[in-house]
Amino acid sequence: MTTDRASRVTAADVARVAGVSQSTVSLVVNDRWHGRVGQAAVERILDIAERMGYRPNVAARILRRGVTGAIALAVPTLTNPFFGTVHGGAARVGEAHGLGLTVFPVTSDDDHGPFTSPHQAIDGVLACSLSEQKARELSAGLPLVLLDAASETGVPSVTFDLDRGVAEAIGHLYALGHRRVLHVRGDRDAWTLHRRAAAFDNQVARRPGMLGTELRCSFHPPEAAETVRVELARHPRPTAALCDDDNLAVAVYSAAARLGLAVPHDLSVIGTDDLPVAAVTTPPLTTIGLSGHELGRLGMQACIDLRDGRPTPSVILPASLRIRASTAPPPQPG
Amino acid sequence: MTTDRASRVTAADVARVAGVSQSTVSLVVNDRWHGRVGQAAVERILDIAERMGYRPNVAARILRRGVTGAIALAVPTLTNPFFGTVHGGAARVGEAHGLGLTVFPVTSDDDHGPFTSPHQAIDGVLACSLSEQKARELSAGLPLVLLDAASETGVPSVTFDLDRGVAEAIGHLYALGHRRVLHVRGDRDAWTLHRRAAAFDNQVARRPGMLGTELRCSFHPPEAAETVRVELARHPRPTAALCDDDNLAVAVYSAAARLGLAVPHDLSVIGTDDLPVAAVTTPPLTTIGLSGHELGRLGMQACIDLRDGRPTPSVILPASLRIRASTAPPPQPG
DNA sequence: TGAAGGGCATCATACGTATGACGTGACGGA
DNA sequence: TCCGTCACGTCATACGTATGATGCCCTTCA
Repeated sequence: MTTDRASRVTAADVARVAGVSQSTVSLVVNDRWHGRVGQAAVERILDIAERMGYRPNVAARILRRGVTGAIALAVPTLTNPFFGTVHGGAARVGEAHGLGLTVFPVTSDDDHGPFTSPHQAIDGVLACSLSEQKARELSAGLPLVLLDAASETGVPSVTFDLDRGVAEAIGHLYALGHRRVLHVRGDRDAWTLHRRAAAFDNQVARRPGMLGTELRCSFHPPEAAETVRVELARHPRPTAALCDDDNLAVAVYSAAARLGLAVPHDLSVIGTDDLPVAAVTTPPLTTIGLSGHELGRLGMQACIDLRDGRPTPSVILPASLRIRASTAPPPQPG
Repeated sequence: MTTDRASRVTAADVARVAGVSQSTVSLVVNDRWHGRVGQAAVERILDIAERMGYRPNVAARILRRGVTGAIALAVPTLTNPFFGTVHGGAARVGEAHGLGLTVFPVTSDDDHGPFTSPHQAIDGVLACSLSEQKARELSAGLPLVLLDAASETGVPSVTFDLDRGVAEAIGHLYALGHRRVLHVRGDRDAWTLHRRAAAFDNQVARRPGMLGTELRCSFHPPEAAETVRVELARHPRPTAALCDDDNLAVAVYSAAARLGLAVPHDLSVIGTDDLPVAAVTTPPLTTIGLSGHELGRLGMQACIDLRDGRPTPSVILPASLRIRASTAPPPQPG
């Protein structure tokens, strides 16, 4: 009686039982009946629909309406909480506009054929931390907004002021006296990571006596920890590390601990993102704060503007250093 | 020419250009033309479709086919990497069966009206760590599988052997000499958390001289850290803590550090999940390992079986203690 | 009495695809 | 010559919904 197939009871079924036409049912359930259908009928139809467990067929509705009422959020992975916060921000805005938000993890270098992109019907795409090419592929002509990635072809985007964030981080380390710094770089091909690397090089280069090393690391914490451990065992070792995300910073803590190095006494560590966990590491992590929530919020806003044909300027969000306890002057060279 | 509206070029458009009927285009792009359409035509149509940027309209396809080719994974939040691993496992299996997987975070106590559940068209639901009621609501009669939650009404489920996991954890602590243990309980209403609490009580009760305390904590690390800090400041304080997830364990580390307590010397800590981060905390975290990947894998498998009318027995996955370095004998009472 | 209007509901159609049921020529064998 | 077969396609229709264009009946008012 209930669990037959999908949305098996149709508007026509309800209509039959209620003794009205399918049109009338449609009007009623969509609340467009005012002045067209009588009170009594409305109540009867709603009652019967409820009782029969009527659910409008989504596909049919979309087909007819021409819009899906959903936006896709494409992200590189779901194992990083940062993207969860992005989702949160975007979802809230979407909701206020009657738009759903479906998450779509782009697992890796997928070889989707020409006809298999988002298998879900969507009205637009928010592509977070993905290459522009990938994003265009996914969106296939739909309204597209890049998050934490800039476009070379005029696609609207929301980005962070990474140059500023990195500048503050490096400046902070320099002021503390650090000269040999490690950039623990996430191993993925994304605009945001390239940008950070460039900013790191730039900031290090402009400071006399400073020396930077780039170390590519998997985002998988245990692997990263091992990679970093090997690097930290070299001499002379860096006295500070700037990490592309807070999880990597935790991995650096671990690598340091295994070498008997104390944070921040022997090694200063700076993360990126300011995930909730950053506040409860031991010691609490100094990190470049990026608001995923704001990223999602403004991204969704831009996507809606884009859809509605409004001008959609790109936005740059602040990225600034939150100083906690994982940074200190370097150990005495003696 | 391209970015007009959604999937604006239809099969009929392609047909017109190719000088064939819409049916033929449909046959060709779905690879069902063998013996019905000539080589030459096939190649021409594919070429033209590609050139025109034809994308089948998903809604229409679903409407016609009666199935969507997608399963929904409903989770409590996206800010916990565990659910990312569940997604990974489920997605892989789905892919092998031509099924997509869309993630659907159930933000909280949402007040969706009667007609607004998954706004996306789906064929089935995997409900992870949600209440059975919520799950039924979401699935609305579609094939449903509960993950990390057991059913009271015969819904197929995949669960962990939490009793066993908790038993090992408490047994481990008891053997080390701990008598006062804290259960840092996640503050959400889910079967899995109730089950852990019950198992904790049970295991503590059966061990002479052991005393258990339950402490409800937000899953938000900073809040949890504060809650735990207050608790640890009391006398006599517990000598060990069992946490409902690894992030909470990290929060406990932090709380301990703020009180000048060393892990594991002054306080032993056990987590749950065995997230990648557990291996790189300082000290590495002893934790009850739960494979989100397996959970997703078997869940998707069960969902497919259910859909195809095959028998779908519930499964119980192992949950066993991974001993690392966050547990040790309690400090001497002197 | 008749015209106008309001209240209530239906009709018909289109959205784009997939597919079982039909042609339609050409060719070959009897 | 006629029928069967094969190769290549098209026709028509249904999926379930949303909505502009109509229709019908009853009341009101000139």
